[in-house]
Amino acid sequence: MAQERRSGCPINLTLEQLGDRWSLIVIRDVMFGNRRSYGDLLANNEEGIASNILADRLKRLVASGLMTRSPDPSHRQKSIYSLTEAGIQLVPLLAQMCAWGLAHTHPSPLLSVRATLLVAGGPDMWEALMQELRYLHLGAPRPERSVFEEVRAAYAAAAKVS
Amino acid sequence: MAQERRSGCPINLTLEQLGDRWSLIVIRDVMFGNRRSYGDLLANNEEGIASNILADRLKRLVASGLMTRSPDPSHRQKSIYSLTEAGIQLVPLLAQMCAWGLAHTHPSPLLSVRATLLVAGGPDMWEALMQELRYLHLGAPRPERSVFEEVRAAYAAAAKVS
DNA sequence: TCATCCAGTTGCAAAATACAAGCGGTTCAA
DNA sequence: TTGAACCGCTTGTATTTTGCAACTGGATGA
Repeated sequence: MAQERRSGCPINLTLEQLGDRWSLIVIRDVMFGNRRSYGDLLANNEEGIASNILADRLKRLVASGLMTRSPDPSHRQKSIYSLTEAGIQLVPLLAQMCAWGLAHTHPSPLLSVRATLLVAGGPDMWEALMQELRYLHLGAPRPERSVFEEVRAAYAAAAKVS
Repeated sequence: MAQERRSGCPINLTLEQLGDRWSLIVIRDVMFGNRRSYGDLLANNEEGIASNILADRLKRLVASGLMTRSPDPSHRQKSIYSLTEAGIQLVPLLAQMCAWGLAHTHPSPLLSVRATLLVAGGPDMWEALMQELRYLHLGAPRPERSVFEEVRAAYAAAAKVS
């Protein structure tokens, strides 16, 4: 159970928790897509994640303290997955992944809209997004600025044009 | 050969290239440890990477344009691996991984010294490091500031104390 | 000439991933 | 009250990736 760690390097330890093909995809969907239940994550995932992989990743992310699971009052079988503060603090990392992906891969134009906005917004926007996530996931007071709304508007405008 | 992509999302595309347990470890060693040959990478890797995994990752990183391989004039069997501009631009991503790892894992104190300095230095220091990497890997003119030297000095000081 | 170095490759076992089907409890409408 | 649909998974199986150890064939140096 107490998994051996390969080394004490912070990059390595981050990789040991998040260095696979799916963990950050799940976090991305919870974070940017506000998908909060298993079924929502499974049905609306862009990359077609398999149900057993999703179940495994959710378990691992909860176990390692990046997410929490709480019962959904509207449906006894459902759970609501929320980001913890540690999960929310992945925003800058994901933003850098957006930046690198935009510059060095060939992302689809429509899916690039939100990423471009997030990268252009820089650390100020990332901090505002983190505040908003603390509101949505941790019950913090609602911030004035809504990055979600800014991004939604930009996406809608781009989708209309294309 | 033309591998199917799961989606056009820039985060996903980044993950498809770098989302495994070893690719970024190899890049870290080339980037921060200035390990430039197969043998150097294999013998001095902190995490004990296996020889076949290293060979595979070097091939993939070269194939995907993050590194180049050139012959070593001093030894006909050896090659020198260098970062490309795309590889160098992973500096901010790795810096964010350092930041998250420092805050949310339990890295070893000694290995945290360099990471802490890099995180504290912020984007200015990352840019200086990138300039230095362009000098070391791409033949750009030598910059005045040497982040390598700053980091080396901090590490030596910490190692002496501990 | 011969031991050593060097950059990998090969064979095999174990683990992770992918895909499809199934399962028991819950909800809801008739 | 009953049955269909929904829900969050689990199970079984095939494929792929990883990890480990041993090995190889050429290059180098004494």
